[in-house]
Amino acid sequence: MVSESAASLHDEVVAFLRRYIIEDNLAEGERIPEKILCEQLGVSRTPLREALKVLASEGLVDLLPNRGARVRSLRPEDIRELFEVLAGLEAHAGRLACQRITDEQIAAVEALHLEMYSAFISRDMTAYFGLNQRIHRMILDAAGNKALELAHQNYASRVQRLRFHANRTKEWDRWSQAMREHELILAALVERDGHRLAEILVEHLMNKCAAAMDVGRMAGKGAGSGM
Amino acid sequence: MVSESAASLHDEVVAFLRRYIIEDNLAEGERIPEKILCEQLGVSRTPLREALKVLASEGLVDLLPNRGARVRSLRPEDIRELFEVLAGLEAHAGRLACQRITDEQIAAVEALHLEMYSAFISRDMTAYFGLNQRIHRMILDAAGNKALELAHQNYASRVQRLRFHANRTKEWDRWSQAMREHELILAALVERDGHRLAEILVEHLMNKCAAAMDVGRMAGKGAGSGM
DNA sequence: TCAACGAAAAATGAATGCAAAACGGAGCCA
DNA sequence: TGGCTCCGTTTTGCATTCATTTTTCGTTGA
Repeated sequence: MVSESAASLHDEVVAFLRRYIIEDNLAEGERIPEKILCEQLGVSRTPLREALKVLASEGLVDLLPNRGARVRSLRPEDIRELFEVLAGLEAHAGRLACQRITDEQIAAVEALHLEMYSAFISRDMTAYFGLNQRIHRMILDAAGNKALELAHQNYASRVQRLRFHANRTKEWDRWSQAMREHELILAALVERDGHRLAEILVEHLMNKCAAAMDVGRMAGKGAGSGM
Repeated sequence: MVSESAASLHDEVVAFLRRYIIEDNLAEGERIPEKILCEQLGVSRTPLREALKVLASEGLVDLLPNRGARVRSLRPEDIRELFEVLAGLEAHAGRLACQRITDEQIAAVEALHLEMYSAFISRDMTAYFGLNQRIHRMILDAAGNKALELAHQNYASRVQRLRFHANRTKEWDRWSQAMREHELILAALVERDGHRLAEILVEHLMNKCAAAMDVGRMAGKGAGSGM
């Protein structure tokens, strides 16, 4: 095991495997023999199997009876469904955020937005990507609902693998479109227009979805940016 | 073990325990010794422990390190958060349903709605309750998104215990209000007005939430209906 | 040649065993 | 009486073991 926190072995294995899968280190659909993973992680089969059950219930892996675990493969249909769930969660987060966000928080989002804009201008994709995530997380945070945050994280992690899969090739069109959408997001937030924000967030996410589906189709050939 | 399907022991235990907890057969916050449950279910500790980990990841139980499992206790704050998540999911389901629902499905909902109305008129709470659930499930179904349906089920099950807890005392005011809300729901659905439907569903659910919070406060003394 | 069969090997599902941590209560002291 | 410590018991976390199923692969026979 790599990490050595105070958490139980089980939790460490879950955290490690979740990250490992999200970061696309395991081939989708390929069988994952327990023995191999046990040796790699240095734990016995018991905590590993517990972890796999949990990940299966999270939807990250499939657990076929007597035939082991494999990374759940996402058909385009599944990807659409996951993004729709995410859109629903994020839209509601936006609505709640507009009711609850403080002026300070709005100022913080604005600051991040400007920073992201310069990253966009200077074509710094990595910085852009990170700032983008921070903005969305900040909206979630402003919604003041830990359960909602957790649910969002959960579903986000299930599609995140697709973005890792894509080698972050920059599709200029999609990127500038995403930037425009972010302008609208900020505007709605500043006006505390919950319905409008929800609407934009859904559209923003479903556009991401389209990009991710491209990735799914091209199977790692490097199309789609997932911004 | 009660059930004897072809599923693995693990899955049976998960299903049984989930239902057992949702139906409020275990005191909230009370320690659940593994040994007792094992004997009751007739399984060894391994599948039981796997099941508990899964239920913990679903948020139904708390798993304190070295101190066993207990049914997660919901503070009013938690209840609000869960209902908000549900509201977000159901609102988006409503939006999608308006885009995708067929005329036949609308007719089916209308039929159920009328049936529910007569249950309401004749004060048949049990019938009303069942029809109410069927209508909401039908909207979820019309959204055409299995993942969304699953997420909804998941979060619904986490608060369902509260309704079981309430002895279904009929609060006439809340009941007639819920019936009025259902009129609006149907109207929005017929007009396929997604935004309006989403709005009503959120309000409908947050009213349910208020009722559930009453239940939480009165701790089973029988207030709140959870309609 | 190749499809079908079958036994050996390997993987999974579940039970048991063992060490460490938490619980509980008797005894002790203020 | 009330609170503390200490020690035996119970419970939990994890490793190991056993039973069953699946997979592999060599063999056979058409």
